[in-house]
Amino acid sequence: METRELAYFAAVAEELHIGRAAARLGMAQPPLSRAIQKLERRLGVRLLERSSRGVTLTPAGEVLAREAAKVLDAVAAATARTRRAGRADPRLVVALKPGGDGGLLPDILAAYPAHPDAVEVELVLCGVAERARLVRAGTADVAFLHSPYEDLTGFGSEPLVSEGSVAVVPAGHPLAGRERVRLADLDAGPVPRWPRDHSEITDPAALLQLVALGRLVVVAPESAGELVRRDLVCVPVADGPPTTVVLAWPEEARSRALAAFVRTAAAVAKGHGDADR
Amino acid sequence: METRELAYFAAVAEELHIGRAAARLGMAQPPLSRAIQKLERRLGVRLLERSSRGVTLTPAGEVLAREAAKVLDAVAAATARTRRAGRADPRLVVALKPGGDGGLLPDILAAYPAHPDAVEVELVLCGVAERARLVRAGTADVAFLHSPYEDLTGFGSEPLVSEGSVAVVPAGHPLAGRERVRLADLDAGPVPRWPRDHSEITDPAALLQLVALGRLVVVAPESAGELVRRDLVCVPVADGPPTTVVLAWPEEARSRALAAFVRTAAAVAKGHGDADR
DNA sequence: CGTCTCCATACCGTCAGGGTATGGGCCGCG
DNA sequence: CGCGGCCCATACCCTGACGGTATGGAGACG
Repeated sequence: METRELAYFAAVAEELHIGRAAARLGMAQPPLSRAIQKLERRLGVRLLERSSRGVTLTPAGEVLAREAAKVLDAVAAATARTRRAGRADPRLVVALKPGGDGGLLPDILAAYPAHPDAVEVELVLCGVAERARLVRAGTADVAFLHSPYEDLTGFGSEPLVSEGSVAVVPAGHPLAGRERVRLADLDAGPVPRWPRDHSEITDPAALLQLVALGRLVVVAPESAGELVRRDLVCVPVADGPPTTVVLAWPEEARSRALAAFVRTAAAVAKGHGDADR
Repeated sequence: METRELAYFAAVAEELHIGRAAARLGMAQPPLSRAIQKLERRLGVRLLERSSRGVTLTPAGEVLAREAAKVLDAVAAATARTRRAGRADPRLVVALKPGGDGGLLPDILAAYPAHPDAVEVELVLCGVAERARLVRAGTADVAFLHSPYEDLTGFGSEPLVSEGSVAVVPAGHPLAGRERVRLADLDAGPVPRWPRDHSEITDPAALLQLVALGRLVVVAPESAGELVRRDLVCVPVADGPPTTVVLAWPEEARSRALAAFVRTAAAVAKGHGDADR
């Protein structure tokens, strides 16, 4: 099975329409039809149920769609990792979202170069959903993720720091002066609470704008509270979900530079934890 | 990058000799040379260091060799899983080595069909190293593995039962009559102890033959002791490593039939544990 | 019942990939 | 020091796989 065929099938499985899939692949419809038929013949399995309204996946087709996605991911990762390994200067690419490092990154970056296996560190700031994807795709070596909000399957990981939650409210909000609040206090008001409600919004600026307008209350990890606008106030949430900042890398990674980074980060986190006590 | 090219590169990376790799691939040397060059051009990276004695891998080549193996595994798994999903009768393929089920399998097989998501179960009896490979390759859906002896990375897993170790010795052995022994007792004798020594031997019959000849002492999980020949004796090892029989499946598996099997197995294991108390 | 939509088939051209022949560098040996 | 052998690269040719265009046929819908 060639990757080209798998990419074809993946497109068809997404579009459920051979013509549209062909257009997306930049090719004509007949060769795509034939390519899928050929796949079916070679596998000895029907993958598509054809009708005059489009196509649907058979159970085997569903399986192949999932497997094909994995293969294509692996191929993309192979390309990216090989390219990066071929660059003259070895680098460690670290993906994080702004404020997503639990405040540890400055100390980590300061301590890391002292390690004998250390290499240049490149930081990639990206959105929430991007980070895990970059690591899976081989574009980044390691990412700061938030457990349990993000899926760690397929990653090796090292928990760094745990922290509580704060509620972000406008400065004039009735709860703004409180020492701490409970989730029930937030829900007593008329305003929806993110991420329970409207979790489809992921842009921080947009979220905070809604908070400033009094249309939303946001519950977020403490460290994210450092980044909010001056017209907003953070109040600790007593029963808020605890969040752990974890370092995550591809499970099979064997790079010494990466291992050194993880160990440095763990040591720095331990130091911070001790200092907090 | 096509899978064909990755297979080519994988062969070259293993042989470190383009001519031999070509022979193994059933093709002539020049097209293989060109295929690798093309890969290098497309990736913009040198993969091989050529000399008149053969080739060696550059660092980028090492990376690609690992990544290519992963891709090829994923492709093989995709083929196997799709083919199996296309078969008329859905089946759950369970891989285990003889005696590797901790004695739970009969009860699991008895209880499983009652579950609404249950399907036919096919058992594949195989060697020690085979089991994990079969699951990774998509030939089996789930395997009984022994933790911590086997690598569970990339697998979802459910621990079933833990058990102690026994030493397997000939009937006439000085320790054969003891109630229990310690590892130090075994090492006091002149005979090497498996798996610490000679762990390259994996065939059970061969191992037991060596035990019978007084050339080896084997430390194994209790349940494996059921299977030894009548001329051998099992003595509990007080400080032997505890072994856990775990059920392992591909992390991303989503089949209902598999989930039902795992849940049934966990329930049966819990029942056994209670009964033991 | 006509028409539209969508997939399959027929037929054709092109180029990628594989084969054979041969060249060129490096090493080892006489 | 020169010769031969080993191994990879280049040159050249050919086949067939893959993609394109044209068209057929089956089901859905008005």
